[in-house]
Amino acid sequence: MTAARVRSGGRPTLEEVAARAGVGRGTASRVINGSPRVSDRTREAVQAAVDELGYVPNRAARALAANRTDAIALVVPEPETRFFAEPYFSDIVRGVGSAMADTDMQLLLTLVGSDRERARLAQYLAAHRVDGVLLVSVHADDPLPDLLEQLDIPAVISGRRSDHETLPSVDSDNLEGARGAVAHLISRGRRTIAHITGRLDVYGAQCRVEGYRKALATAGLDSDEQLMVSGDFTEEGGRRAMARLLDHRPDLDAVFAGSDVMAAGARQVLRERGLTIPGDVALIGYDDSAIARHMDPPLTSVRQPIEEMGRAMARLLLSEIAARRPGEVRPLQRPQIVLPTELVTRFSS
Amino acid sequence: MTAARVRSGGRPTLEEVAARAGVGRGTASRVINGSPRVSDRTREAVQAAVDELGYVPNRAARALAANRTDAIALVVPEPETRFFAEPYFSDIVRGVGSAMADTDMQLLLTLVGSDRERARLAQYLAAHRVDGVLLVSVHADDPLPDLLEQLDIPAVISGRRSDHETLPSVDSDNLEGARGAVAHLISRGRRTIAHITGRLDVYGAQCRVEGYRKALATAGLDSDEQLMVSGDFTEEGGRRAMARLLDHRPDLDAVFAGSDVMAAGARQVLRERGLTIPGDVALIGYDDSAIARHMDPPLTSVRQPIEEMGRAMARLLLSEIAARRPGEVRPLQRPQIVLPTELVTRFSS
DNA sequence: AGCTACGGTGGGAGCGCTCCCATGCGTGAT
DNA sequence: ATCACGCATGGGAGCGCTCCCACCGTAGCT
Repeated sequence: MTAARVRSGGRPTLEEVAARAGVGRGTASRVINGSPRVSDRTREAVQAAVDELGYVPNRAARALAANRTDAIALVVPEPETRFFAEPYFSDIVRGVGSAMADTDMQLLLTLVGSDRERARLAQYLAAHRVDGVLLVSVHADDPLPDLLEQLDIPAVISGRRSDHETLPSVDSDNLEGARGAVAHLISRGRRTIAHITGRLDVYGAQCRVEGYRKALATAGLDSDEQLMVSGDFTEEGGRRAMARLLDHRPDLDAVFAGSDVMAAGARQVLRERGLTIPGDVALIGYDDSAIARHMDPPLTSVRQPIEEMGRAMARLLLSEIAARRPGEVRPLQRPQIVLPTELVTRFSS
Repeated sequence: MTAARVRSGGRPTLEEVAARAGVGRGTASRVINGSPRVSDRTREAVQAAVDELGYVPNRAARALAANRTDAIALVVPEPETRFFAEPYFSDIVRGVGSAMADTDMQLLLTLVGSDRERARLAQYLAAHRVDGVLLVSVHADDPLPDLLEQLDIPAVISGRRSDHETLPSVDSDNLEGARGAVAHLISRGRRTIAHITGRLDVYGAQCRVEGYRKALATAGLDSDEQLMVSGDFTEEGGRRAMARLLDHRPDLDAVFAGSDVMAAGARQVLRERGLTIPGDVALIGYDDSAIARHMDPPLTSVRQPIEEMGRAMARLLLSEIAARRPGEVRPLQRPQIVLPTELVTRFSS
């Protein structure tokens, strides 16, 4: 039946490519998918036909026949506005995008906000409509990661949820980043260093606390609990925390904030109380966002290699997916990647 | 042959749903696709079977059979770093996402950087692998829009390329936004108002110039060409422009910058020269970005409803796609949408 | 009663691909 | 020269769906 197919006006099919190259459909398919079991002559003939016809495989047909989608989803929890702020979101996307540029995988963007959308996503995943999932900004109690493990869908998470993360993950070295920042303050002669922490149910925030403590301990400095207040990652939280710190420990000479936004809040209070930065109090933030660059004075901050993290996530996921495809023997990458941070020194410290 | 299909361990198929509901495959399909030509009894029976089995249509099969993809692409030109800065990218994505939340359309994110990637995208589009395209941050000389028109692929563009845009578009009212900002300065008693423009090959920047001029004309104020300098949308450009303005017109008492980033550059120069904001010179930016909120003093700025624009783009595209589907008679939306801006007043003005 | 009309329905064909089995041929061992 | 083996190849079957045509039954008409 298929014999007398006329060259339709539409896109060329594999069948047409095969006919033009004078080979069978199966052989053409082999060439296009890079199978080694094809002679060089044949390969060239098919390749020529592909080029002449401008053949592009039909994704849907391929997906249907091979039972895969050649797509991965980047799942973003929407209420998490922090993630949408610079620099996270766009940099992650860029990193992921660059890692996928040479692949013919598609990147699906999935924002999950309401519970209804979460349910939809779960259904989505259960229907195996993507080959893998990139999960960013996950809370410790989010059921999504477990769901993914149950469904046996390859997934990579950004930022570990704890120190015994089960999913493959990419994180930055929060402990070391914080330690370095505080060590820097110490090297500049600061001795009474406070820390405005993020929400401590976030593992990364815990690590930063640890780094802070470690730096103090190394220098043999006081690690008074009154020097540590939570700022909840918000500007208002940073303000409140700073006020409280000054009330309890007016002798402090430096503040390490767990985020630039909190540092901005802290700065306001410092100003209000007539304290100069860095004269009276040195200030360091975390994230190296636009706020840090444009603050007055410009804020020293810890930069995470977000784009690089996105790239690493994508690569990890792709290798994870490839490893599960039949015939592949490519060794799995080490599934827990921790990338180094960098202290960007400006005038606030 | 298909008769004796065993209930496989995998996802249920339409066939299984039909069998369970005691109807034919065609009827089950009709119910799932919301066709009106089904009796209520049957509809309920099928719906019940769907629920019990947890049936989710196989996207690939549907795409293959119906020759559509149920996916749209958000195409982002990568070198355009300005777009990736707050607030554009994330807000557009959120808007688009929210408009698509109730659809079962997928959002594909496509970053095009190098020419190779551009070529790939063109191939992609030629192969009709998406039902429509959302184009953001397009330059006047970008060949992509024309390609899309040629291929007859539904597309919506953000920001008109000129005042006779041919593609459906969503834009904010740059002219009115600028006019309002300058009028605000005038109402505060400013009389010698300069404008640091963006790159004038960007249509939006031209509109802002027009708005600036219009406001001055309305108030019967001087519109000296020396009061207008290009800042190229960069911070350094803003600095240079400000310096030049002060050299030529040291008597100016207000500056309207075409972006917050340029305003930040301008602010630095004003400070360096010992001028106070807003005492000596009032300053207004454009975009209402994080920079504006955290500048010292906080910067009055023109806010564009970016998220709303994203939503509008998605809606426009979806209606465009629906209109081309056979059987649909839904009227097309007006294809040129211009959304109002809002002046966010802070302390710099 | 006999005819048409039409809403509701079942299922064949086919979308374009991958998978896999069967076929044919060349090669080396005997 | 003969046999067995293996590599390159062709093409059938089938992935799960939509489209469409044929069919059935009932209602409304003459």
